[in-house]
Amino acid sequence: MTAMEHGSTAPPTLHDVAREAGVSVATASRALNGSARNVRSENARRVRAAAAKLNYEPHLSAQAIAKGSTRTVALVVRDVADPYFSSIAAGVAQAAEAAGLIVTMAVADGSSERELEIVRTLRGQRPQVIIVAGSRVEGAGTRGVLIEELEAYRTAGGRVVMISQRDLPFGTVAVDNHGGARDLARALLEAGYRRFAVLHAPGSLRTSRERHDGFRAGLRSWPGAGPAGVAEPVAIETAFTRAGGYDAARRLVERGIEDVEAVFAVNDVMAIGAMTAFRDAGVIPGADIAVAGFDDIPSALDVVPALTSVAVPLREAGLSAMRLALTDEADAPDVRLAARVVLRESTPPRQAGRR
Amino acid sequence: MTAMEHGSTAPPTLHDVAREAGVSVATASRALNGSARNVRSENARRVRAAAAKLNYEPHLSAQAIAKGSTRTVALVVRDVADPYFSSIAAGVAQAAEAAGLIVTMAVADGSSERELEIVRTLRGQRPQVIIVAGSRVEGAGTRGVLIEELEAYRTAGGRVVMISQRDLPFGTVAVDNHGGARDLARALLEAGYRRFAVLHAPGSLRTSRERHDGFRAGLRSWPGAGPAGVAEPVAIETAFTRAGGYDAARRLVERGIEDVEAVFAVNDVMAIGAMTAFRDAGVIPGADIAVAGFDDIPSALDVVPALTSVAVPLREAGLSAMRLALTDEADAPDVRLAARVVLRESTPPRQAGRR
DNA sequence: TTGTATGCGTTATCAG
DNA sequence: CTGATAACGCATACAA
Repeated sequence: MTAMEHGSTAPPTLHDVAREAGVSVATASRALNGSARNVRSENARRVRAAAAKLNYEPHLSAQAIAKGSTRTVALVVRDVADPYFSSIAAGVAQAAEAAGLIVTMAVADGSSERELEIVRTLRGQRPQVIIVAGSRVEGAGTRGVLIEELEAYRTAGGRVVMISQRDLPFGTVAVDNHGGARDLARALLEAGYRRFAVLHAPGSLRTSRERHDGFRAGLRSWPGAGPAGVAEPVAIETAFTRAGGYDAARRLVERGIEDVEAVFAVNDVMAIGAMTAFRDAGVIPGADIAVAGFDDIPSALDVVPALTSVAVPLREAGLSAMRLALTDEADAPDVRLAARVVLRESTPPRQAGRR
Repeated sequence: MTAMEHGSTAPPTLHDVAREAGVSVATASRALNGSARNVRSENARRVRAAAAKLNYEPHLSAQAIAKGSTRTVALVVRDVADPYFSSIAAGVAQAAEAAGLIVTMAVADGSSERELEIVRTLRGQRPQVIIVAGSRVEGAGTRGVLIEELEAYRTAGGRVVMISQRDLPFGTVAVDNHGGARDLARALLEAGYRRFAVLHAPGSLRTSRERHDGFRAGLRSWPGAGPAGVAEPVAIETAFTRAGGYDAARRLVERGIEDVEAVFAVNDVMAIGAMTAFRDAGVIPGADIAVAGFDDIPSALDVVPALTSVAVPLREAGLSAMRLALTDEADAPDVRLAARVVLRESTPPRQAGRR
């Protein structure tokens, strides 16, 4: 409301507020952040009024340096543009704001060197928490250094939480890929399917491996499992991408699909690619062959037929990570989030006896 | 409870490094951040060695307070989980990292009160830049206060950039909705379409209005426009959502679609909803009727037939925003990003003469 | 080239 | 309850 009389470009400091209110900086500080209740209400009122009049905002860096601790949480993700990570980021942001924390975000871009560099400079921020989502810890070289770096941060009083990365010596929240795939297998069995193919990625990709294993475990757990009942699914290895799914489905068709009633692709984009490949080959998804994926990305609803999938609680993962970070170090068990099967038109119930 | 001593070591300070290297803090500071070249190479080497040995990282808050400026850019978005904003965030992050800046992110969640609150506390961070993406400035009440707040920040030396918000007194980068829709209209005309319907949102939504207007402008610019050639498109108002698109298409079918060859929905999710509605009504998209959208979301590729759309350079918007923020205040013209038409199977070329 | 001293904005300590 | 004043970790005039 009050226009600046002089083009003063420096933001007001606590000193200015104190002077305006006619008290000392100490009193002003106390009145503002209420570290101690012991300030006369009249003075408190005047300080608050002065702060409002000057449009004062405390200098967070100064507070950090004086208090010896910040109110920030650092989040490093592989790629924010990826819905997978942006959902996680949304969860983290939500929980952080609820806790009155500021979140700083860095994008590792799939490079472990970059990731290491980020964690290093992050330590300079002295955040209360570092959350790493989607770390690529393949290169053993950077892996060791990253762990060291993170551990140094932790011994300095910081909390670190990993998301979807269970084999690191830090608190972890992960999605139950195995259980989700197992449940999917059972749901398909209950829908009447008996003969399956699995489109999976190379075994070095843990996510794919877990889902593949879980699916097979689900099949084996079926009462009628064995030579006479549910057979081991046909396994086709391919890339973890839409193109990979397309190619694998094409190969499956070439091989012959007489003995396959349903196809499980270890993620949705692969499943969607596979559906297109089937259609291109004259095999109608949902009618001639059932298709299921994993992740339950938004597109799963947009394809025809709508894709059966396993919903992964990504936002929840972000929330849990923050929750984990804010609980006492000791009693903070790792979190495993359940994935939920979502049946849609791509896997219609199969009439018993139909062949 | 008393804090337990977990071998919790305080992070090393510049003091520690200096002592380890046997020099003064001043020399250590100079050697590390090279503010002045005047440090004996032998000492510089020893300081760097000491820093490495202690795993020292400068305290960013302390640097900020000493230098009087931070190296951070604050980004406030409506919703990170939304691909629209996460793409923008990715662009901002990329450009920020290239410039050696740290990005802090806050989610406004569609609430202008929350947005205002965020901007307020953001000022406490003393960031070099504040970027606001997807601001909802409808409530005139908070709108004025927000502008004041932002202007206070700017007179304090900060830079503010708005994304997709052209009517605020700050630097802005926006997508050329009008031009994109106009180009789309021309492309459809060139493909042989002459009779159109537009599925749009209420006029209070500027994005919808701009696209609608642009589309009509494109039709009018056609040589054969007029009663004998291209007629004004049928306009159907609905919600800016998938459900809105579905409903509008249903209404269109009820009304009769004999006089409509192509439908333009002002965004992709509406278009996708419309495609489903058409199919449900026995009208095959891409064959019986053409459909086009706007935004070119990833799902546009996943639907059948693939959806013709207008690609919006979201990541580029983020990059441009940072670029704009880092250029001199004076010569920083607003940026308008071109949107690119992408023709796909949902609008196949139409044989001349076919009716 | 190096060290000393001072300041940045805030909180915390410790006398009044 | 309040006000000096000493930290906090770092950068930088100024002096040596």
